[in-house]
Amino acid sequence: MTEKEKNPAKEALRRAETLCRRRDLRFTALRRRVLRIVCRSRRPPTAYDILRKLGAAARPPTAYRTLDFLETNGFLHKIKSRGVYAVCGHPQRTHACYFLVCSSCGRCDECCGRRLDNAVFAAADSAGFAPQSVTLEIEGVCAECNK
Amino acid sequence: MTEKEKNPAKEALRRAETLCRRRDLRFTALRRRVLRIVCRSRRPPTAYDILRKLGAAARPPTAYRTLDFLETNGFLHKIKSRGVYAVCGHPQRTHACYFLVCSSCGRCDECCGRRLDNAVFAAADSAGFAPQSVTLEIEGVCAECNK
DNA sequence: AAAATAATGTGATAGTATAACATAACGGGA
DNA sequence: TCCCGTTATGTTATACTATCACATTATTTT
Repeated sequence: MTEKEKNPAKEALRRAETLCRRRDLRFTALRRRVLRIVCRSRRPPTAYDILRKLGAAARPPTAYRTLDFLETNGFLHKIKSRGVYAVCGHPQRTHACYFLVCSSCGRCDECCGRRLDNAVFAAADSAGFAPQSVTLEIEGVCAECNK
Repeated sequence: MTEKEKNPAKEALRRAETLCRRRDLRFTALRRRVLRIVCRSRRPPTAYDILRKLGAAARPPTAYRTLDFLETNGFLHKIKSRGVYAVCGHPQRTHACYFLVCSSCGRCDECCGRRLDNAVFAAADSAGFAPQSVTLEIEGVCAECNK
C-alpha cells in the first residue's frame, strides 16, 4: 500500500503545497485548512459545511474566497448538480474533469478520460462553439451502493 | 418557413399540451403560463426571473413547483452551471440532453447526440456505475458571439 | 522602513430554495 | 348532482447559498 493510499488527505495537501510553490501561489494557512477539510470529509461538503468546520467566527466570504482560489487553481472542483466541493486527483493537469455522483451515498468520483474529452470537444466543434469549461456530472448509483 | 420556425413558443406549448393529454398529465393554466414565459424569454431565465414575470402576487413555491413539474416531465431543463431554465426541444424522447452554454450571450443550445451518449454511458459502465441522469454543460463562446 | 500588493476579517444584504399548512380545483363514484 | 379523495395552488415563514463593500492584517517589493 502506497503512502498515497494510506493517507490521501496528507498526500493531497503536500501536492498542493508543492504546486503552489512551483507556480508562485501562496498556500496560506487558511487555504491549507480548507483543502484539508474537503479532503477529510467523508462526503463532499457544501460551502457552508466547510464554513461550520472553520468555526463559529468564520464568515461566508472567507469560505467562498478560499474555495474560489482552490477551484481556480485546480485543487478542487465544485459539483454543480449538488453544490458540493470535491478534491481533484490530478491538479497538475489542466484538462476537464468529469464526475460520477452517487445519489445514494453522495460520493463523487472522477471519471475523466480521453474518449469523453473527444466526444465533448467534437460536439462543441461541430456547432462552431469554442469551449472554455465543461461540467459533466453523471448521477446514479455507484458500484458500492449497488451491491 | 415552417410554423415551428415562425413561432417556436406556440409550437412548444402545443406539443406540451398534446404530450400531457397523451400521458394523462394536467397541463394547467399555471403550467402553460410558466412554460410560455420560458419559451418567450430571449435568454434562459432563472426561477426568480420567472417569478417576477408571474406578477407581484406570486410566491417562490409557485414557481418552483411548476418548474419541477415541467422538468420532471421533460418539457424543460435546468442548466445547473447557471441556475437557469431552458426548454427542451424534444420532450417526447426521454434520453439525456446536453447543452452548449454561451458565457457571452447566455444562450443555451442543446447538443445531444449518440456519440456523447455512448461515451458517457461507457465511462459510467466501466466504473460499475448505474447512471440515472446526466448533467453535461459545455460553457464557452457560441459561433454567433465568436464572429 | 515605507509603499504597494495580496489576503483575510466583518457586517450587511442579495439571491435561491423548501417546509408546513391552508385553500381551491378537479375527477370519479354513489 | 353531490360527496369525497386527490391533485394543484396559495400563503407565510424560514433555511440555505452567495456576494458586496469596506476595514484590517500580512506579505512582498523597493
